[in-house]
Amino acid sequence: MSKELTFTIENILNLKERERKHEYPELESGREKVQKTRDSSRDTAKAECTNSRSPGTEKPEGQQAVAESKAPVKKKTRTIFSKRQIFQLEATFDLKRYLSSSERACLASSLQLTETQVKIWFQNRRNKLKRQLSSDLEDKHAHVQTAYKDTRALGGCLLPVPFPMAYPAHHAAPYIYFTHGGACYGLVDADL
Amino acid sequence: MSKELTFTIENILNLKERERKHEYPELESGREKVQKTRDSSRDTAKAECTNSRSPGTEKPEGQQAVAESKAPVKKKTRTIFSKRQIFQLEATFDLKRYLSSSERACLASSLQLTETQVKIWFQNRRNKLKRQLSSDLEDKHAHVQTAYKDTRALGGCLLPVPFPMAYPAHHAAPYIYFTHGGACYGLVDADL
DNA sequence: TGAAGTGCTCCCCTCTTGA
DNA sequence: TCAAGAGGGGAGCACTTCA
Repeated sequence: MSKELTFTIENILNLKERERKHEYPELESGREKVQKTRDSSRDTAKAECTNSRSPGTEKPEGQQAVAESKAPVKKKTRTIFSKRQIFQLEATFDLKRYLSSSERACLASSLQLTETQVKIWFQNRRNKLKRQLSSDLEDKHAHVQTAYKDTRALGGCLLPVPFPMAYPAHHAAPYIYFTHGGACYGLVDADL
Repeated sequence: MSKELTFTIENILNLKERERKHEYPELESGREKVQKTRDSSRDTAKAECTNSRSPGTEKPEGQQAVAESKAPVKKKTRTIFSKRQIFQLEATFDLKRYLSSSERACLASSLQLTETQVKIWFQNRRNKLKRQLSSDLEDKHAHVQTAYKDTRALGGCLLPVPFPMAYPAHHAAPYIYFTHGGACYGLVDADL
């Protein structure tokens, strides 16, 4: 739905994304900015991906996406990120495999990308890493050590667990936070 | 869809849920048991709620849900949790407002409830708390202190943030974990 | 009253597409 | 090659329903 309108309303969509970013800064510590706008933010997200940030003003440096002035041909334009953008994305990926929404927003604005672009980049990057890891394992028919050879592949020293994909955003706590490592926290078993 | 089949296939559905619980215990630390079964686990979850765990063997103590042997009338049966179940749920809720999937699985099995029931209970409980808090504020036209009167309402001393809803499951870290409190971690801003 | 239903959003994953 | 599309799952929230 609304796919034909992608190019015509993308200014609005972009504005909406910018709005969303700064709407409830005080909720940053909890689940951030969820359900605050009941409008079609999902479609927004999908639509904004199609052609990134063309609406004038500061055009992102590294995106040589075709201008596609007004033709409703809807060619699939492929954004090319700049070296600086990629570098920063990779560096962030080295630190963590998943971003919280506030981190994503911050990174996006610092790179002049949309949050969706950052999100998708991380998604694709995770996928790539996974493929690399599995092909590594296949190639060498080796044990887990193979994967450990590349610190970066496993998340580097900053990630507290030796698990390739480490934490999804769902597990990124906004503060120092403690739980019991997936084990059952056998509290309260009182027999009432 | 498949609503008419709820009672006939609920054995299967229940089995599926049990399966799912113990399928990939080794992944407990990361994103737990995600995408491992590509089958209709969502419908499973929905269906299993309709009448909980009737398939013989250990029937949960506290559920006086109508047996409804074979009548396809599909009355909306309302499960009544036992005192012990409610006590433990409340106690857990005191500790944290959101459960990770492993915590949920653990709690569910210890209470002999389905994971969906635990999930929904927490959802409803959060909603109730929210309503209580807002009505408190309305009643007294008071300042935030009102909310602070009830330690429990705010999540008790175990929650590291003074925010009513604290963390959603999405932010429950499986280990000790550190991020920068929603702030921008301004690493890598190299100009390539 | 409260467990469960409905509807919508968001994020994640897998696989695929096409510039 | 890789950003983005498509499709499907999980979880959350608001609001509603009805034993």
